[in-house]
Amino acid sequence: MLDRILTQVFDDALRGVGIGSTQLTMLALVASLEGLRAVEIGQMLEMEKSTVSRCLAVLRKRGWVHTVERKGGGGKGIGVTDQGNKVLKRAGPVWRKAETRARDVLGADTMESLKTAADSYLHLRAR
Amino acid sequence: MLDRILTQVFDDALRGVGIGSTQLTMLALVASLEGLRAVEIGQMLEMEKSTVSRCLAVLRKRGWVHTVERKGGGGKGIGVTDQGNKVLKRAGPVWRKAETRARDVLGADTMESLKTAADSYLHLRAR
DNA sequence: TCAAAACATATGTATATACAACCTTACTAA
DNA sequence: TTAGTAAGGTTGTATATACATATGTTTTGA
Repeated sequence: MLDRILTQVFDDALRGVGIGSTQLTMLALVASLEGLRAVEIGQMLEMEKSTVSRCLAVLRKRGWVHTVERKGGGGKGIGVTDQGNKVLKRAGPVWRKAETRARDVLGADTMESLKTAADSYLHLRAR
Repeated sequence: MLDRILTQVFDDALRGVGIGSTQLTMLALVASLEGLRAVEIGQMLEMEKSTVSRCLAVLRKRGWVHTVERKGGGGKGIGVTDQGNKVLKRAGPVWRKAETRARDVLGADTMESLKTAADSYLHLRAR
């Protein structure tokens, strides 16, 4: 339920940019680590490989990512296109604004707890 | 991401029962408030009405819910069938066990924060 | 009484999600 | 060298989700 509400807030805010929260998450990840393989994206975002496959298909269709050669001759990976970078640039401010809106909708306490949960999990996984 | 992991744990545990976490949530709600209308389910679970419509269609197809007359002559609503009650009974222990498993997977701190978040939100909404 | 408005439910379309099964390609062991 | 396996990716099927739109149903106002 909390996921539905939170997703709603972010997707709502991003509507004008023309990208959804899942897609933006993946696009930002690929931008930060150019040349990732699908399987790696799945590991980092805890997504099933078939889910990654289909989400990437959408990003490809929109022209935001494409296949690139990995540095060091490690075969092929995913890279962000110029179009994709433009979208990322436009989405940044909108995303930050949505965080404020999320705080209004969910309540400050709820948001704090959610952030704590996310941090806890990421620290746990890092160990 | 946390939603994916958590859903995974519960759906995984429920696989033997043959019901998913979303369906179980709805079924339990209907069982606790016999005769609910779809729109009311949507309000309580913060689900879009069309989502409720399709989820109910699945529950009907499985024979777990059906249309009933609302007490007090308030038209029609949703009720749990005998089959549905059997599923609920079987799911109970499995669900509680999955909570333990979730604690193992996500870490105790993460789970605490998530529960706090859920409580905060529900209290906020109750006001 | 009946037409308009309001409310409730369903359907078309698109994405997100996972499981199972399948296809390639790369590695590996006999 | 080749059969076998492992790894990565895609596709079939089903559900969850939401938006827009359509279809029913109920309420209301004149």
